[in-house]
Amino acid sequence: MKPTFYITTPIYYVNDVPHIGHAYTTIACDALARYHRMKGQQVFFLTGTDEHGEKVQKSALQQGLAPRELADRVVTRFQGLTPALEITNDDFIRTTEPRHYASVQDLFRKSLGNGDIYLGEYEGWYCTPCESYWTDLQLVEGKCPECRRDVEKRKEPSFFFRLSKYRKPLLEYYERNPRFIRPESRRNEVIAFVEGGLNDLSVSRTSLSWGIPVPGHPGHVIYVWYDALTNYITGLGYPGGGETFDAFWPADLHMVGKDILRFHAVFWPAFLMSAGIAPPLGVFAHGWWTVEGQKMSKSLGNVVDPYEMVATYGADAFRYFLLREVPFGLDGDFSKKALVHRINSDLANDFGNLLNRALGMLGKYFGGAVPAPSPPGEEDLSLIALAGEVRRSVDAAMEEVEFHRALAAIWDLVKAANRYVDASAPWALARDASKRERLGTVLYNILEAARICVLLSSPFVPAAAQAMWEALGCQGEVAKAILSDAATWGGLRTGAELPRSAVAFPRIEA
RNA sequence: GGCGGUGUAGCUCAGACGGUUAGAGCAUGCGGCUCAUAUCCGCAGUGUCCGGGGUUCAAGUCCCUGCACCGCCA
Repeated sequence: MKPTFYITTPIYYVNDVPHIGHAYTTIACDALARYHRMKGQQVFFLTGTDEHGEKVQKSALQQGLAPRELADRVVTRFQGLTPALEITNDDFIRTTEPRHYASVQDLFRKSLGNGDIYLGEYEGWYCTPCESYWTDLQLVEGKCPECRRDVEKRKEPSFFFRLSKYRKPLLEYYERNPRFIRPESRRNEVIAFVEGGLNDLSVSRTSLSWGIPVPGHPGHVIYVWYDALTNYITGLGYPGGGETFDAFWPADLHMVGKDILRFHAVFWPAFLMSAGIAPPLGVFAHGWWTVEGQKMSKSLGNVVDPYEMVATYGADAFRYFLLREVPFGLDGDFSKKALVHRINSDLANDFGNLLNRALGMLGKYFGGAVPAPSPPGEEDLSLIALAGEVRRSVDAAMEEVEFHRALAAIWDLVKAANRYVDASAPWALARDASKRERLGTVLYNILEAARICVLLSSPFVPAAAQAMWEALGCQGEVAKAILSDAATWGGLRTGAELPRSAVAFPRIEA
């Protein structure tokens, strides 16, 4: 196992308002980061904001602020996701920070120095009121897609990145690293795109001022993707990063939405190759959410606000739903009905109730003190064996970034434990004094199965898992537990005094 | 228009190398338990496996073709 794990979210455009899409990407990364920590790896998890560009500049102007002042105000709505969603990022990068300027300029200089960045001329359809260039394809009936006014052909000097040169190196990289782009279907799309030939890429503008200056060329500002993508190395301290950079680069996984896969799977590795830096090891493109069957849009007014979801349902439930409802990588539909159903059925009835019914019996029959188990019988052994299998399934699923499968595997154990309760019927054993020892063993096994479920589920439902962990009399933070040790059967402490009830996931009454 | 993918129970989907009565979850119906957040457990289903050809002793599973939907590119 690799000793380190570096995972990133994209940097979010600070001018946007956080919605379910941002929350989804960040939560997915968080679950992976937490899981890898529990595998004992040293994890670096980076998220942040993209704060340059026209839209920020324009909004700032409208509000009579400097762009940086505006960014300082609105960045908090993204930074606030960390506590709200129980996110455990190790750093938060803002592209307006000095460290990022140094990083981007250094990277740029390297490619400028070796001729991969050269001065040329950018030509496009320009909308003066919007101060934006558009391509032929973007125009709507020959007009600006934003304001519908006339556009004019316009040229400006621009630095270009020699992307065309990297067609072959990229294809070879994809070939040698079949797991670089996931899921598989996306990988095929990217390969087809690159095979079709690559055009050099405009990476600077003179018509823009809110951005990082091109070193040595006043008037030129580095354009969007070159600036934005570089955050992934800035976060590790590039260019002076030393130990941190060496330990964590290349990144294990850049998590992205499917709309920005190409920038990460084509542009980014090419920029890095040019500068003599190793490309990342993985890019995963996840799907999009519709809301109540409809496309999410401001005009429809159906944008899902993560803060509101957390306030209404709690971070655990929201996180669980997003990662359980849909095979990761595919699109899904977010609906209140489906969310409430998942909460009540999976979390409250299956999982929460497993612990609660076990605690109830423990309180009633043993005064709340965990009994010592006797050697397991056959029916016990199959539950114990399943716990081991589930742990392996969860690991395989997480390595493949298949959250839904990991959760389904955990629930196999939850359900098996519930069946074990019914099959062994502790309430019947309790009526027969001669079966007291057996009763103790059964209760121990139920609680121990629950403990392993709690442990494995903690990357997904961290707050509830911690509460359940404590209810089981386990010490410390479940998030700090190491699976190789803690997931071994028998970790439940004999003699521990447990509460008579613990409702980790309240039902939601419709 | 080019390339790729998908089409299996009401819904969401599993179904390496073709081989016995096609599966899971949810939803539906019936039954059981009573420790528990009226929770849990069991049983029962239902399917022209998109249409049409073909290969084969044998095809959701391979080949051809048609249709529908989706993705990427142009």
